[in-house]
Amino acid sequence: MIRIYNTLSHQKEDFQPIEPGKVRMYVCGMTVYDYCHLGHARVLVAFDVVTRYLRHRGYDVQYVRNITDIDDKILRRADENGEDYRGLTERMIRAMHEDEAKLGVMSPNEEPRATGYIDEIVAMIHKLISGGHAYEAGNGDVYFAVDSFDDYGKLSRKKLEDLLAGARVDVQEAKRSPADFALWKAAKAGEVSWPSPWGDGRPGWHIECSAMSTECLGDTFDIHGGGPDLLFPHHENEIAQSECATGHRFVNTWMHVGAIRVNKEKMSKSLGNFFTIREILEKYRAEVVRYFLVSSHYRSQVDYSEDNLEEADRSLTRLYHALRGIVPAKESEVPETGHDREFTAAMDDDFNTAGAIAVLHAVANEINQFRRLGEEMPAKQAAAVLVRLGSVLGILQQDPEMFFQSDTGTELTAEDIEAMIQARADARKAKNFAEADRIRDELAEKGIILDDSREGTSWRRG
RNA sequence: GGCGCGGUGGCAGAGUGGUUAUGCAGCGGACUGCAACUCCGUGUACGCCGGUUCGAUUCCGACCCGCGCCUCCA
Repeated sequence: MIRIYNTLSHQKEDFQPIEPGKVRMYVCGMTVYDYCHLGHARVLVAFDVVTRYLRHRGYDVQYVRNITDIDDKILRRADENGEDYRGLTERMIRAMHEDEAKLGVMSPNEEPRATGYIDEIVAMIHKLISGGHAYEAGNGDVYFAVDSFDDYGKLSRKKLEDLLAGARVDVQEAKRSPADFALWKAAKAGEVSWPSPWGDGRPGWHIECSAMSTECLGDTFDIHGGGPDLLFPHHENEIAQSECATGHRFVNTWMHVGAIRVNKEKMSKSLGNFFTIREILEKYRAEVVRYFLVSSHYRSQVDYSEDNLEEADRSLTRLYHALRGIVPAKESEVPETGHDREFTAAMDDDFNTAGAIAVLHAVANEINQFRRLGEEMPAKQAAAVLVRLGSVLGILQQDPEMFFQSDTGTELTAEDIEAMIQARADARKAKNFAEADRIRDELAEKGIILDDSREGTSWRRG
């Protein structure tokens, strides 16, 4: 039985999908006005792992992750760039797909865009108005009336009176209550807009997710996820809109990932201390970044630092060492092992990837022991288990030689290195160890490490 | 101020009412010409103070400290 921590109930719950064997999941994706940063990477990777694991456990997962391709920030950025907003969003969507592919994130089943669902959005707003949950403000805007929904605040545990007392709530003349939020924004002169019964305009931020998730997955679905800062107001508002519009419970399980921190501060756009995925991938390999993200629990806060990334690199390197020079047995011929069961136990417990990785290291240790004893078949079988479990986390899927020998950052070609290894082997044969060590040191200086074994010498990036 | 989360060995990071997390780093040994890789061994970790209990890092309460949301942000 899989247990998932539900933000709504603040506890782990047994996961029971609405339809047996099928999981409907919606995750709030990107607002595409800039490149993805590490926080996006965490959401992307976390829910990729959730999807992979649920499928591994036999569920048919319908994974929908939206793209917000119209909003204030997009229009402002496009304006700054002097480009059409669609040029900007198309470019950023392409970049996002490149980034996620590098991180080993599988594509969601559907990737709805806000601009593709204007009719559904307008229809939902219309429903809310006729139900008395929303109103035209007279300036062309339409707002959701927060006090029309008794359960408002149930996700974020906020009381309406506290929100109203807070000075930080945007006070706008047109709103009946400061906590009300826009469903439809009237277009300013020259802005891109869509026609609606309330005049030309564009959707508010929250309504698009209500409309798209309902359209793609139905009134009620199993899992809704997103970043930690979406909990309020975004997800709270989605609940209000959807439950008022459909009259049904919106989502059963709410999942939120933990924040990424940099130097003990939350990484955020407003603080300007964020790293884009592209920047990070210039310094670290994508699989190392993924391993770093997966090696702590998705709900915990993680600190981005060079030390932590380098440690992740060494730890992942250990796993690949276990797979190096070995041809794993055919997966189908390797029955479920105790390690599979330990892995499942960890992952069943709210996707405990840290515990799952500990199992991977136990398997690696087992492989190394078998190899040491020359027990080839057991080693190959264990290697198959390691690759099999790694695939659920989206790691250990590349050829170990690729992991060790790609992107070395040296000017040396593989042929150069092989030639030097041969020269060193000759020197060793002649017992000229000074020369042999000189060659090894020279390679080490250029970032190439040699590993000797009975079968010969192999090399890897430092 | 309101709401919520967390404090685990040198570092990262799981977990548990009594028994090994795991990784990185360190130390000792094996392997090696020497290294690297690997294997074996090695650390009286659980913020502080009370309480419950035969026994608490794990449950309860207070306290201290850190963090997040309450505003665009994943």
